[in-house]
Amino acid sequence: MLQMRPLPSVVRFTKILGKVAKLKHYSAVISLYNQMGVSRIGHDVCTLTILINCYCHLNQMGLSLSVWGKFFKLGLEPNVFTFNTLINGFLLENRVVQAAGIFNKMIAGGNCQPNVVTYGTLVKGFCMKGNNRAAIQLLKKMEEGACKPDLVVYNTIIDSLCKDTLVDDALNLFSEMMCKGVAPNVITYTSLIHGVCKLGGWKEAIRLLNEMVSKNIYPNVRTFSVLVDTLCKEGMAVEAEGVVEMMIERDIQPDTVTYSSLMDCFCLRGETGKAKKIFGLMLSKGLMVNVVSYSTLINGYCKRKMMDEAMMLLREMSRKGLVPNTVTYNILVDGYCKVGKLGDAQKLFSEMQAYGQLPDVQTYAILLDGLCKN
DNA sequence: CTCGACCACG
Repeated sequence: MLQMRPLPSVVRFTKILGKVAKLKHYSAVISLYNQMGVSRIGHDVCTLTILINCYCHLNQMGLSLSVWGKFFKLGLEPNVFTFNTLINGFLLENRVVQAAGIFNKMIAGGNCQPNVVTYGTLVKGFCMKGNNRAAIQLLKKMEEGACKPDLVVYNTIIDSLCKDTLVDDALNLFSEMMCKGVAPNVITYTSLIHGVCKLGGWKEAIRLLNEMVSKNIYPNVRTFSVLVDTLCKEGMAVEAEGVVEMMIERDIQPDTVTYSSLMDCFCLRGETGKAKKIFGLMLSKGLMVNVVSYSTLINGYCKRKMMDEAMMLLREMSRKGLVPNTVTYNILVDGYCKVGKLGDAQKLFSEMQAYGQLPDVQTYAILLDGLCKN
């Protein structure tokens, strides 16, 4: 497209950026944008909004704001998408004050009023802060006002309540939502199933599964992964494997998350051999193995005090371009502490910082515990 | 052509 003459319009380029962004390849979008030779092709409100959204998802709010500045330099008017994107970006980084600032700018501006996505984003922000009460308060305001909550807003709160094991509240809200004529979808049911499973409500989970299918809403890979994970955490490895087989029979392909749950299951039972086999299966199926998959397996070896194998995996993931994170290092530091190799633990503690992975409160708790017990 | 909701690791 860059070599075509005349050059395709900015809209045609932006359509592609939008598609790539939808696939969550945010860095790719930025590099494509940079290759566009922006001055010749130009950019419009959509292009810049996509770009802001990519920086938001990469936790680069500084760069998001520099794109935001371009609007004014170019005399472009940010629209409701742009405002919503920025608010979401700040909330993702827990910067509530800045998010509120953008929200106020939006209202003050006059030509761009908050919509259901704006309020839904704020609801999510409250939920992320653990403030379900405020989220529900805002929901009530929406129900009474002109901007009625939609399925996404209800799902956000239902999921948050489930995560806080307030499943009864979630089920009540679920009924309320349906009374108001908002129909649930697979996401609603997956959150609820997750919630009841966490409380050991297997019967209730089966009831919800039957109910959703009776409404022609079908469980997907995420729904099944929740079931697999719950069975695993209950130590029911055989049953978990059974669910995975059921998925394959139904032509729902287990993904990286499904298999990582299963790996964790075997790791917790000390069956690292079986876990490693699943890891190999993932690779042979061409599934992405990511930092979490590696960390899960590393955790398995650490728990069995097999530190050499764990370290080999750490080096292997780095060779593949995967960046071990704080959780990965915490697992390993804990492993070394537990086998009494405090020197190695401290070496990793330095290494993680050298690689820009900052220790968190858990890292220090692990090290303190290790030092005290030795 | 642009925004918000569901699954795995310490």
